Amino acid sequence: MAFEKIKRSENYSEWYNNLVKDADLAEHAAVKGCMVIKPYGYAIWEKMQQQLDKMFKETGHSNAYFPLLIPKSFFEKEEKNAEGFAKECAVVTHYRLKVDENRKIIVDPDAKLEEELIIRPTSEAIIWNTYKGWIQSYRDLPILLNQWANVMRWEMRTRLFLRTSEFLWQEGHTAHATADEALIETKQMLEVYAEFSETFLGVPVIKGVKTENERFAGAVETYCIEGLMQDGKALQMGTSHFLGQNFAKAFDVKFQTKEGKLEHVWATSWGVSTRLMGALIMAHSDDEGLVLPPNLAPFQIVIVPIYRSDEERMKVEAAALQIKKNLEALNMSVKFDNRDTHKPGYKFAEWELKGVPLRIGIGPRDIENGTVELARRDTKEKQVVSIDGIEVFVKNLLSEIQAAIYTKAKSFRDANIHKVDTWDEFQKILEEKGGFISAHWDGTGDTEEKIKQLTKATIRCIPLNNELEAGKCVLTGNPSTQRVLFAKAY
RNA sequence: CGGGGUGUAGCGUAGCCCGGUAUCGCGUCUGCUUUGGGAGCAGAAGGUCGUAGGUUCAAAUCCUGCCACCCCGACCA
Repeated sequence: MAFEKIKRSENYSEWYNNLVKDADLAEHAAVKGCMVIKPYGYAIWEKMQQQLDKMFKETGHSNAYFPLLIPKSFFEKEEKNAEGFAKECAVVTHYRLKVDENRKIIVDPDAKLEEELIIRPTSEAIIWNTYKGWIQSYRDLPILLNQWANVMRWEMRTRLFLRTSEFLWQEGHTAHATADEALIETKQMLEVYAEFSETFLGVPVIKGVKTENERFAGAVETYCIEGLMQDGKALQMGTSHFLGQNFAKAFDVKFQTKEGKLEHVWATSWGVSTRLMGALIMAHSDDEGLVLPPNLAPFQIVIVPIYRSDEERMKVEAAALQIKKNLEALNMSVKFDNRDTHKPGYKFAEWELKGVPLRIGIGPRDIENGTVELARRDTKEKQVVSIDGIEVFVKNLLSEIQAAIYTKAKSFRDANIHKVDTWDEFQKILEEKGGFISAHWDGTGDTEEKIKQLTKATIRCIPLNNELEAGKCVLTGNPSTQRVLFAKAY
């Protein structure tokens, strides 16, 4: 049979790749490292977008759009930023093609651009060049913008959703009069991301700051949320950067204060991407397929009718449609799968693969008893419930599922944070169990780098509100004031 | 970019060593029977073997170049 599947425990990567394909989320495109997001996958992404967008607006932001192409000279202005991205930029050098003697399409050598254009790997450069023209006085501040866009980073090795050459994201770029205000914005957006991840994706995250080595190129401080996937690897799910005055200085963006002084503007930027799709998939799914939290599922409920004769079919459909209507009246999204080309068993399996949180099966037996069969995707539990009052019952059950998915992921995450005090133990836990390792670190980039060389583990973050605790660096034995989180990461 | 591997129908594959225009499964299409956990039977369509060239009477098979993909490394907010 075609549905022999790779088990999660056998080969996590292959399981993930097959799942993305089988659940109809995305596939590799004909373009190097790029992906096609298919309708079902995109529907989930749209749900994420809607919710995030709402949260951005609630915190005072507006959407805008800036160009895809960035003149090379803009890009060079913030040195660290340019350096950090230089190795993975696609460059536009010509603006025309032509047909040559052999009737082949070639790049017209006469159409060479005087200045090359960079396809944005991130938009700080073009946006700060624009902000320069918008900001003169303290009255022009703050600027609180977000853009939904695609960016391109020419990655050597790609994986669907987790790292593709082109990806979709949102990037917020704000400008402020004071450092304090910018820092508050940075932290606020980190909170927005954390809340989104936990409440909607059902993925618990650890909030923290990056070490200097892992910091965004051009940032003064990078805040992040880190999630843990089911194979014990960490995933950076979102970042919020305090950019200080780096970009304002690079692009010469100054404003006049109330007191009449000229000062550089303070900046933040923050983003999450289609990588969140990867997080969603890896955090909850099982051997049967995707497990979607109700808050993000394109369909929260699927109704599968069961019948033999046409007569039965008509009765069942009428009852099913009535249930659908009642559920929709309470703002639940329902798919009625009345395809006559597949049998119920096939549909059960298919919707499980696609992660629909709740399935309602209804057949002649139910019509007679005034019941339906309810099947939960997350626990696989089935129960027979009365049609009478089913809307409220299902509505509550969906909330319960949302909570259960989060709780399960959180238990897993918490069980996989290991406190470690010796180097032997560090290597052993990393090798055998994975997960986060909470250990002392002497605070130097050298040690961090050495640990990375030796084990492939990196410092994911220094957790916010970290308890201070005197200790010794797990590698060097040098004094340390707090534990940091290490993990192998995607 | 270095090391290894792969490329045959929509998907997964056999054949390659030892040249003779291609195997099987899934899927697709038609018909009948089925429908409460991925249906059964019968029949049919679909490829010219990544690409360019070479050797040969004859190339999926041998040789060379190129391309793509996968794994390992490097790289990766």
